[in-house]
Amino acid sequence: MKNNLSVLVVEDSLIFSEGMELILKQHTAIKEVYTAHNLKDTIARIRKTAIDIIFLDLNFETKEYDGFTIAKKVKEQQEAIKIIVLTQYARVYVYEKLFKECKVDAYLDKQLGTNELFLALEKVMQGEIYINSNIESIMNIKKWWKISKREKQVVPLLVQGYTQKEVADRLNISARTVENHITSIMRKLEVKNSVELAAKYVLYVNGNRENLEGGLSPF
Amino acid sequence: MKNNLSVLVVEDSLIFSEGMELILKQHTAIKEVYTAHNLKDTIARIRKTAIDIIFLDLNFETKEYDGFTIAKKVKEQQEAIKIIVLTQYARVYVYEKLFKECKVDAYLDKQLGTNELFLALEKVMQGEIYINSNIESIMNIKKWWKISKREKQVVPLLVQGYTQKEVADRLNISARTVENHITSIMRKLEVKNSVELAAKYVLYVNGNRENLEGGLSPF
DNA sequence: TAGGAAATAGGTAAATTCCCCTAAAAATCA
DNA sequence: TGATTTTTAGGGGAATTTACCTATTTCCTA
Repeated sequence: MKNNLSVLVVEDSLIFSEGMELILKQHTAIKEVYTAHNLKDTIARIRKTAIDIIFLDLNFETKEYDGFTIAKKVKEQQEAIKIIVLTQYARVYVYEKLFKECKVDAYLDKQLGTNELFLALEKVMQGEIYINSNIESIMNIKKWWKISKREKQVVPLLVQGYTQKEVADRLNISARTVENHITSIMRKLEVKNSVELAAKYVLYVNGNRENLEGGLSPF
Repeated sequence: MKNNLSVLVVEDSLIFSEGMELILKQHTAIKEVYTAHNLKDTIARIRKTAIDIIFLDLNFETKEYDGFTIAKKVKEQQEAIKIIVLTQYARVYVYEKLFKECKVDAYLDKQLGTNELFLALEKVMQGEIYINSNIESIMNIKKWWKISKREKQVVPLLVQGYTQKEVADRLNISARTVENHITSIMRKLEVKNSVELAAKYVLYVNGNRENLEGGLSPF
């Protein structure tokens, strides 16, 4: 591995970027740590300086762009730059977008230690893809990839508490067709009924944080 | 407001605590910023130094204690110390525990800006309770407070895809009783059916991060 | 200790979901 | 273009959920 890496932290929250900088500087292979707080500064930096790795947040205050936009723009201009995505809210469905569309190299939950941060850095510099998530999560996303376009329209409505008939009315199709879609979805996701489907959907959309926050259980 | 505040950051992640320290030092009313990375250091610090405010994380690597434990211990010993809880995963059900049991003074999601951090600090020093969450979330928690002990046992089973009959078998009660419990829960939570109930439950347990991460929608 | 939930369980009937099929038009893709 | 998948829709029937009821026992709290 190179031992004079130039890294760039792209993150609009000061609290986090200042901390990141201090940590990254402790790694012996890192020569220089730059910071950018928005899209414009990021692009300016990669043009001016030879950057090896970008640590990129997905959340930005502005609605004009987000981490996805930045990742794509960076890879368009300089494909060789490795991108490690850091995100506070590890929602499973973002994986697809990140790896297929944005070509990022690693995905890390911000609730991470210095060790894991450096491990990701080393893996990525060796050309590997790194994800700090459990296998189960990955398996669950793959199930959702099988869900068709129309099926994806049915689920949110069902989960809001609409009956199959009501969903049918909203989509201007037969209740029978909706029933078939739901059956198909349940088979693909390997769930027993609509109730379990609703739970799985919310986990998928909203992220699963089981075993976090001290393993607290609400009931 | 006092203008020579001593604050303590209790947080085991270096990345975050280093950043927090830098930010807090920028506030004119803050005289001194201390850091503690575990329960022992926290208690030692409040005994040695007169602390006004603690910024407390809920997540700790260890399973021996968590933010809740620390908050309780601190308030037991020195009730006057204000506690501002910072958490990465804003799960709604923790509110109850935090405010009723641990007597914390503020609750902030880590995805916050400097402004909000300082606003919370000022509100808390004026003796107010501060929560950076929307009213809807609060209303939704209150609905869950009405759910009885037995009802709380039924919900997780139902959400796992078990039928009312199967839930009844597991709890060794009549299917009819389970049915009554579910009806009661649906009325209390104002949901239309079990499917919507499942969705609400997962949101409640796992936290709602709608409108975060750039308002991305999966479908 | 009296009142009020909570937990228990049932009757009846309607509404809804779920299952196992078939089948054709439309869209997609190789 | 030919093959595959998606979307559409239905028949028939079983299983399940939901809606309104009543009613007893237990438990908790003011």
